[in-house]
Amino acid sequence: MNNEQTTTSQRQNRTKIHLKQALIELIKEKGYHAVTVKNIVDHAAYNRSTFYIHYPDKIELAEDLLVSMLQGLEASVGKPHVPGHKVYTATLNAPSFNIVSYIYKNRNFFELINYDDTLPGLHTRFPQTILKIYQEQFIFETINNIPVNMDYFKRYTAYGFYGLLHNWIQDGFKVTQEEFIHEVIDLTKTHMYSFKYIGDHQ
Amino acid sequence: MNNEQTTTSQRQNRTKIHLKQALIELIKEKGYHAVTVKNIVDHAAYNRSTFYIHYPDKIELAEDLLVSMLQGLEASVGKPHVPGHKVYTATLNAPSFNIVSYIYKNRNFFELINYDDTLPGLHTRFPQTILKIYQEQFIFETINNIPVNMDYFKRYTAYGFYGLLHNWIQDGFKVTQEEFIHEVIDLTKTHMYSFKYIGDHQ
DNA sequence: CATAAGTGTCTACCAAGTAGACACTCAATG
DNA sequence: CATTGAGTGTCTACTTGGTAGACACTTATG
Repeated sequence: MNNEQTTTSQRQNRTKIHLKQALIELIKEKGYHAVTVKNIVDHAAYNRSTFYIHYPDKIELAEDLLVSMLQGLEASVGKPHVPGHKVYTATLNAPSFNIVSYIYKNRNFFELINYDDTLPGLHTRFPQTILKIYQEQFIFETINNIPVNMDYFKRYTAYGFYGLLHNWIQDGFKVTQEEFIHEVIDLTKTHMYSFKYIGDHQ
Repeated sequence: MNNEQTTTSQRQNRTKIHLKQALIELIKEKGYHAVTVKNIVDHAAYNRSTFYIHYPDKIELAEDLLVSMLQGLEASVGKPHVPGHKVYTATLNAPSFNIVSYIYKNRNFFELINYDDTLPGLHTRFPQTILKIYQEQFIFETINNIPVNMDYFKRYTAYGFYGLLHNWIQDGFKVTQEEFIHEVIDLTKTHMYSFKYIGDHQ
């Protein structure tokens, strides 16, 4: 396979990345709706014509930014995986840690959830993506064949995890990735035990 | 004045900025000495040839990064200024706040002081620049014509301020710019009073 | 000693990025 | 209501920044 195409588009991708980066910063600065195409190209130090080579308008840039980050999140998880810890504690091992480290690596983007007039669709599609990852990429195992509505359980677990993520981001990543993942493990262990011994008391 | 030159070099400046940005991130990741030219261009998504168009080697890139940031710091202060608060509390008003906000805006760069194997010259030339700003851009006034060795006093004030800045950066900017500047004001007020009423007890 | 990885230089090529003009919409302003 | 200004989207022709790839060289590693 020749790498002519990949390296040729390296230049294009680079430009797109810089435009996206500029959009992130400008949303934080003045809110999504106030951002103009001119603002974006000025901030990223490109010509206005260049913008239209890559995107028809601001909406498409925003869409590309959102999709690329959420797809990156999905891709970061890796292949289907059987949790090392047995049972319903699927939140905790390598795949979940991949999610955490991806978010931290791209915290500049995910901080956008702290803003009101922010990237359209972010507040709905970010949690949806977490759920999708749980549904498609995680394999849940039951212990002792305890019957459970697996669809509900995945939702429950996914949104629980999302809540913790959201809080972590909102607080400005005050604890490290490692500390955060350990907090999640502790919480889920508690959940596991209460589920195991007392039954689903919710 | 035509802007042909400025806009033509916009492209060049943009590339240089991205290379510098890549260097910052790579120093944090693996230390200055371990960073190669190849690492830099890969990280910034440029061709290796492109690097040599702009810089003869890694050292020159590092030098350009350091100089541009420290010159930017100097330039951020603005023109000579007589402190609004009277006397030896020259640390506190608009010019000092400019320094603080410049550092915060470029915190990505200034965080490099937290690393051991970091940008050559940073640890010595950063405080020197603060001092230079105090010497060249601040006008100190005495109250009631109290005699004082002005050169010593500027050093004392500049390095005191630098110590606070250093701590603020090292702690990961835990307090906001506004909180930080107010802490500095409080500290300097104390200093002013003790100086004024008790004399230089140090 | 050999293999691998990085350096610095050079050449030829081309497409990404640029300047600038156009007609258009939409708000704000007197 | 007419006017001014700012932003949008499109298009054309140009140029230069960035690319590929080869070269000889230096270090480091096993």
